[in-house]
Amino acid sequence: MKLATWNVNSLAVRLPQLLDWLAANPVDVLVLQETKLTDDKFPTLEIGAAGYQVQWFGQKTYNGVALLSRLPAQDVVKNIPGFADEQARVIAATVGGVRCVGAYFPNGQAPGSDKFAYKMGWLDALRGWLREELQQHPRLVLMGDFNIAPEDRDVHDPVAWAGQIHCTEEERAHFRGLQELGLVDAFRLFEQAPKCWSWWDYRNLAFRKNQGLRIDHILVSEALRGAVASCTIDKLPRKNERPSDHAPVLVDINL
DNA sequence: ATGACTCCCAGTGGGAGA
Repeated sequence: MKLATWNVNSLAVRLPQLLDWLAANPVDVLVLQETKLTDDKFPTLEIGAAGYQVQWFGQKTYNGVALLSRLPAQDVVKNIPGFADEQARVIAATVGGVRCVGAYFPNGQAPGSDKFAYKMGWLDALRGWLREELQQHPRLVLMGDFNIAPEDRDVHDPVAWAGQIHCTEEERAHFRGLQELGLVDAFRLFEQAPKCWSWWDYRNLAFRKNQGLRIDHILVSEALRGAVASCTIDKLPRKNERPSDHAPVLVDINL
């Protein structure tokens, strides 16, 4: 079973690239973030024609998530149950016996800001919900744009980024909290080249200079850990004209 | 360097992203 996550930064703009990518990478499940579409504008026909069923949960202008799957998606959940949230950030479903959770974690803007406090509260709620979800669904994959660089090796310039948003100790403690639930960073199950990022700033020729962060992740539950065959970041779409600032992350699980 | 780019909604500018 192949699964992937991609922050597309506007599905309206990126739909042609998404369809091209799916044709080249016919994954079983793909979760999207930052669709930036109200639900009435979601391109169900085009995605259906590509051979995917789709669940979607959006809002105007910001955020918005979707889950594409070859097989039917069951027991769909939108956002974190019990956590009142105006922002469309989570979509979860069971596909082929695997609980798939796609999430667009809050950015947080800056430590100490209201948005940072929202990020911390959201992370608390996510962890509480996933603890229960893992008891119900031992085979679970959490994937998305975490907006957290877990370690200094996930940052192109750890000195410049020290204490900055995505790299604070509070955010990294939350990432470890997810790991303490038994979720494993699939990318780090394998030897990886140094300086692998999933996001590069649009400014400053950051992609050309490979100045980025690894903030998009796929975490698998303990029950799946031994079955993970590979986990990679696909930089190719970042070379497109009008690319998303994020690259897709893929995992292959032997099921 | 409080920037740089891209997206959105707006409407010839500004917020948000990361």
